[in-house]
Order: sequence, then structure tokens, then C-alpha cells
Amino acid sequence: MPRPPSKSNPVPAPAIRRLSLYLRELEGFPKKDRQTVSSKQLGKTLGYSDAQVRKDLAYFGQFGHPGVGYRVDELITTIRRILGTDRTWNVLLVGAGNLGQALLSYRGFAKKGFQIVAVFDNDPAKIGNRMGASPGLEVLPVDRLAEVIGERNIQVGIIAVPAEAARSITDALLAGGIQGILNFAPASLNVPENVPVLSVELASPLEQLAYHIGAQQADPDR
Amino acid sequence: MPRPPSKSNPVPAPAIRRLSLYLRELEGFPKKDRQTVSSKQLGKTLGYSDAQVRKDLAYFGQFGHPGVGYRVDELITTIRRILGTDRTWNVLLVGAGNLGQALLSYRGFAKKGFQIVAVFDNDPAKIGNRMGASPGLEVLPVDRLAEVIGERNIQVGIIAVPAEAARSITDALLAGGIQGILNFAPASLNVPENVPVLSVELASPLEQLAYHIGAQQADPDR
DNA sequence: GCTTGTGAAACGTTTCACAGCA
DNA sequence: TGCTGTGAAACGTTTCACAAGC
Repeated sequence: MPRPPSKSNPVPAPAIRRLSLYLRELEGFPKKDRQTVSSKQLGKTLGYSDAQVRKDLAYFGQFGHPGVGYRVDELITTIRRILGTDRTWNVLLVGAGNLGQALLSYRGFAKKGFQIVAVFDNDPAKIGNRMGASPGLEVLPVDRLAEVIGERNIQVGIIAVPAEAARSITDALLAGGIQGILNFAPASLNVPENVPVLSVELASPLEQLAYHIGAQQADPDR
Repeated sequence: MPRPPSKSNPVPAPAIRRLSLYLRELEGFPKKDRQTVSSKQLGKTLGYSDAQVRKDLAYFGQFGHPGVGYRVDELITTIRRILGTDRTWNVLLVGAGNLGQALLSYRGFAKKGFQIVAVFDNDPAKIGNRMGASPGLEVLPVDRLAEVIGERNIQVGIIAVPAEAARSITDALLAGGIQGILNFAPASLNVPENVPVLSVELASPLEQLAYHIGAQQADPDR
């Protein structure tokens, strides 16, 4: 390993994002089909160069085998350990609307070790209902957020509420000692810098597409 | 304007992503409250420097007013024109599952000018049903994709199907002459380079969070 | 032969700093 | 004074190219 990653020597954020993709790719390989994979093969369908793949992995140590490549099982285990998905995370969801329901029933989270163990909303008509695959989770009032974070040992909060409500929910999550936030509300959140936040803007990628399609037509040479 | 953006002189992708955020921020200002905004004010809540904001905007011309700042209305209009959201886009949705339903009822798309005008699925139990706010849209079989793209003048396709189905859906979209794709399936799509694709991995941001939380605890100095 | 890991070079993006204007 | 627009410098990321190992 070169120098261990640290504050003064951080791993580039794009590299960490790519690790997720490498993992997805590796997990998609048929079990016995491929014992090893080269950096070139791994990057190919994702559109990355072999050098890019090797650099990304080398930030975390040397686990390739010259002349052979990377052993698939080994690499899967290693990337999971790096990302922290070799354990189970307890997650809560705030917002039991359409998006919240979709996230609750999304299989991809559990597959990666993220278990949604509590759901909150501030709509009296929803509180008390059960949601998700049976037995389901009882929708709790948002004023119980802080309390339940401690009780159920929750590390991560997902915000799926309208923009107006996002700030106050964030404060409640922080008060409860949440360790990280995934935000689907179109709003900027104010958090101390030791609490990581990732914001996903659903409309933004469509705007990016519109830009690229427009540029396409204005300048087909592009 | 410095040099007009073009293939040989492209605007950095991060700059275009930030335009969406500037727009969101500007649209959030109370109408009469602020007539102008400075680069510093605009960047502040988003966590960007004043220089960053000015550079991003200057890629597209000079519409600031020295000593004053940017006129809010003017800037909103300009950014919309740059992104291409000063018009209406016709969008189709493939996949009428949980995620598809959530996307269909998401208000943020229409607010930005993206109208979902057709929904497709391959599940016979869903085909023929109506979905979304009344009168709703009839769920159509995927083999009618190409045909409907032409009939309803659709520019953009949203893929919200399982990974296994994403490739063949993509081929059908391309065959119908789609101009851009927003992909929610955890799969890499193969498209010609003149068709922009944006992939949103729902599970990936959680993995990024897990990484940052883990690093936090291993190295609190970080 | 093929493939990794890695310094060095190339490239891209952000920040700096200041001239010019209101 | 306050602010923009912009070259130039600083910084970060990706690609190159090759020594070393299978």
C-alpha cells in the first residue's frame, strides 16, 4: 500500500464512486465462470481504462496478481471491506410518500447490507399504518426520531420528504446522533463536517440530459 | 462570451451539474425579496466559492453586472435556456413497479418541464391498467415502445426496470429514435455516443456514505 | 506471452488575484 | 465601495509508459 488514505492523503471521491461500479460488475459475473479478471476486462463495460482501474484499486493496497489479474472472490471481499458493506447497516427512512414507499421496497438496499428498520412521517393519516413487505414497519411520528435512532442503533438516515421539511428533519437526525444522511429532498442541508451527507437530485439528471441533447442539435459535431 | 462551448471546447460536466443547483437556489428566492444576487451569496448555501460561481456562469456569456451582481429573473431565464428547460420535453417511463410509480407521481419532473406521456411494462397483469394522477396513463406493452416514441414525439426515456431487462429496453429505445436516456437500472448500457445516457444508482450513494462513516471512525482526524 | 503497480507527464478543474466597471 | 470576468497559478485526476512478476 502506498501511503494509507487519511485526511492529508484522501482517496479521490471519483475513485470511491467507481468502486461501487466495480463491485456491481464483479457481482454480476457467474460464480464459476471467471476466477480472475484483468483491469482491462473490469473497466471495459464501464468505460474506464485499465490504468484507471488499477490506480483506483491500488489506493487501498496491492491485491492484484501480475500476469494473472485480480481474483474475483478476493476482490469482491476486499471492495466490500473497503466500502464498509461487509457488515449490516441500520437505516431509517423519513417520508412515507411515493418516493419513500419505492425506497422501502427497493431490493437493492438490503442486498448491499442496508436494512431499513424504521419509517417516519408527520402526516397523522399515515402514522400507525404498516408499510413494506410483511410484517412491515409501523409509520412513526417524526417527533420520535431521536429516540428511535438510539433504540434501534441506527447509523444512516434517508430523507424523502418535500424540500420545506428537509431542514428540520436534518436537525432531528443530528440531535439523535445520526452518522450519515442520504438526502432526496431538493434542498441544501446544514450539517457539521463530521457527518457525511449525500444528496440525490432526481430532476437534475434530466436537466443534464436536456443540456446534452440541446448541445447535440446545436452542434452535431460535438 | 469567451469561446463558444463546442466539442473541442466543452464546458466541464461539473459546471453543468452546478447550474441545476444554482437554478434551484434562485427559484427558491421569494419573488420580490431579492432582485439581484452576488456570486458569493449564490454559492454560499451550496458550499461553492464566489469564483466558482462566476466561472461557471461565464462559460455561457457575460450576464452579470459589475458592482451589482446578477439579476435574479434574468439569471433564472438564462440558466433555463442554457439547460434547455425553457421548453417542454416529452418523456416516457419504462417499468411500472414501485420505482416507476414513484417517478410517475414525482412533481419535480413536471415543474422542470419534463412531462411523462407514456408508461410501459412487460407484465401482462399491469398492461392496460391506468397509472398516475387522473386521467392517468395506460400501461402499454414494451413491444410498442418504438412506435409510441414517434407518435407522441418523445425525446427522453426513463428506465426503471430490473438490471436484466435494461439492455433490451435500451435497444428498443434506440430503435425508436430516442434522444437521451435516464437509467435507474444497475447496469451499464450500450449506446452510440451521440445519445447521452445518465445512470442513477440508488444503492451507490449509500455505499459512499458507508465508506465515509467507516473512515470517520477509523481516523477521526480525517 | 500477459498483467500489475507506480512514478512522471498530461490534462482538467478550481482558486487566486486583479483590472475594469457601476 | 462592491462586484464581475478572466488570465495565471495551484491543485487534483487521469493517462502514459515501463520495471517487475507470473
